[in-house]
Amino acid sequence: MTDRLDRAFYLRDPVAVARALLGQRLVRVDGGRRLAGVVVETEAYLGRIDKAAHSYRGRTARNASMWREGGHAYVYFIYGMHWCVNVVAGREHDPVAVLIRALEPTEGVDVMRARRPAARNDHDLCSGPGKLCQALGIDKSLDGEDLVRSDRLFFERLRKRAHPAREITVTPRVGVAYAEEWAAEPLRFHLENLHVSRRAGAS
DNA sequence: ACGCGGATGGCCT
DNA sequence: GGCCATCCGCGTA
Repeated sequence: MTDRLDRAFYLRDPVAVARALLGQRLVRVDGGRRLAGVVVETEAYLGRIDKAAHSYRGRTARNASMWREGGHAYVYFIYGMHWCVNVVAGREHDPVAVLIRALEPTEGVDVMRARRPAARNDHDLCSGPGKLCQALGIDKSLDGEDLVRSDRLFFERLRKRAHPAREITVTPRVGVAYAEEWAAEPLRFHLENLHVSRRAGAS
């Protein structure tokens, strides 16, 4: 019997949450079906001090979910065609979050394949933040969702404690070259797993 | 195995 | 008007 990650899990700093989410299961219930995968790659965004964070320049209609209490979803639209999903961390009014960058698919893989015709193999189904949202059917309708209470999107606990540090590879975040001194900060975390995003394989 | 550019649209200045 | 926390396919080797 699997239990869901509870509120206390999320009420921590985003680096701790980003590390602890590795190895946990993300579940999307869509059309009565469970679509799920194990988190293998995350990035932490540190809020008002972090030039790479969407919340750096303050609150807008788009990023308002980042100010909610830890355990809510922040879903945004980017490059005119892709959705990306974040897990809000920390306390209410502290706009810090964790971007989910890759999953190892475990349930509903047939549905994911149908939704991701461009994927040449199962390693490409959820190996990027836009890809996993396409595979799981995550879009604006899930922005602001409470992951502790929702029956559409939530995390199930597979591990009681975070992976030991030696099992987690740490690198700079992807796609934030504009963020000056924050671009090189080691805030991307991944397991050595075939399903991590492509730019991950470089190291 | 790279690298590059096009797709495509909402949001902020 | 310009910028994006991206993805994909095509080009060269």
